[in-house]
Amino acid sequence: MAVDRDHVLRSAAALLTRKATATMDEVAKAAGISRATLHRQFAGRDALVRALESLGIAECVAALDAADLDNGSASDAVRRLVRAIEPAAGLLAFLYTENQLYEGEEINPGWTAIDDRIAALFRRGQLGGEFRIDLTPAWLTEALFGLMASGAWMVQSGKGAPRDFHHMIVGLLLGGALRREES
Amino acid sequence: MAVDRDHVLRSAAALLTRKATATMDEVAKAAGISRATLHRQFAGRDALVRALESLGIAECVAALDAADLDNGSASDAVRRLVRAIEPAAGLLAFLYTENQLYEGEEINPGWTAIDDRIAALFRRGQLGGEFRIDLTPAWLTEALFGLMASGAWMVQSGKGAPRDFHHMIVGLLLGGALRREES
DNA sequence: CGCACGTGAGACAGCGATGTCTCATTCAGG
DNA sequence: CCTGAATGAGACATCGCTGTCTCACGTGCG
Repeated sequence: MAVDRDHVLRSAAALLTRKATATMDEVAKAAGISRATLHRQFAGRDALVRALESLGIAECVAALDAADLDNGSASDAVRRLVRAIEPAAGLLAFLYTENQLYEGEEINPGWTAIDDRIAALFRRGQLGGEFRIDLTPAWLTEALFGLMASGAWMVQSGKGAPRDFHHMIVGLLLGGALRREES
Repeated sequence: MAVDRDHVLRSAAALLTRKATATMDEVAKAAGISRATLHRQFAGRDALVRALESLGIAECVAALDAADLDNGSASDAVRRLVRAIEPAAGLLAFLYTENQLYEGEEINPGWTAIDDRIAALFRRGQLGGEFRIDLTPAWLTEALFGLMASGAWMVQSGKGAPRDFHHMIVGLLLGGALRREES
């Protein structure tokens, strides 16, 4: 009766997103297993967080692949990307604030690869005259993650509806708050 | 030789923003005082975080007052607000992720008051036809905090210049990534 | 000078979380 | 039925942080 490792990771992600300081015991209970079994799967808390990081990276890469960023307008590519990455938003929101990963200056190269792909999308939009050029691709990438984290927290706290998540992120990221005459 | 309480708080904010799990000993060393003195000033870690929260609220309120949100266009009011709140961005970024404050469901009423004032600004911009109405004031408020946190982290990590902070936040929040024909 | 106050340094116990262990139980497969 | 693998439950030692204490030192002040 092998433990469903993926289920454990997702339960941990859901719990840690709400309470980043949850103990191993709480994580185990949330996954419906004992602390002993949790330790058999993940050598320690650090290993668990690393596994969550790997899961988050994998989901990001999968979303990037699925979004097909090189085709069509950059705006549509952003919309597809947010749509594809939405299920992982909670996990990413947790990882986004877990700067402990960032501490040991041994950043997982997966993140930089993801950042590069998203930044390349924004750069493509800029070169095509679609996006403004006074905001750097690096900032737009960072802002995308920040907005997704904000959106995820807003949904989790009940202050926003899950169905509005995509429009909130994309609407603000692409269009901003100012009203447009045309559009 | 009374300890400079404000200096201790700002040192703690700067450290905790980078490393949210810093120990009391690290906080004390960062402030240049001993752990004993730190404990004399703040009864415990919880009291320290609460003091930081009060400081953050106070700085937000001061910024809101200084920004004079009710005068002029809503866009200009947002610009003034971000300008005024910028010095406290690092502290706010820390508090924004310290959802432990949010845990005990005893949210400091100061935050809701601040949220209300900022949301009222966005609502004023919507009623005046300046801001789009398909994004709720609550979301715009949340996004403002999220973008400020992202911007603060970007500056702290060296990936962005402090001089660009204001333009990054305001430019994206108001205008979005899409290029405009006019303007 | 002498006193009082605040500080730094260190010792100390307490606590919670961690990581490892053992043992009984359960379940699948031979 | 028997066996083995995996799990749950709990005991256990350990570690790091916390909170409190004591004591010595230095500085400002009367």
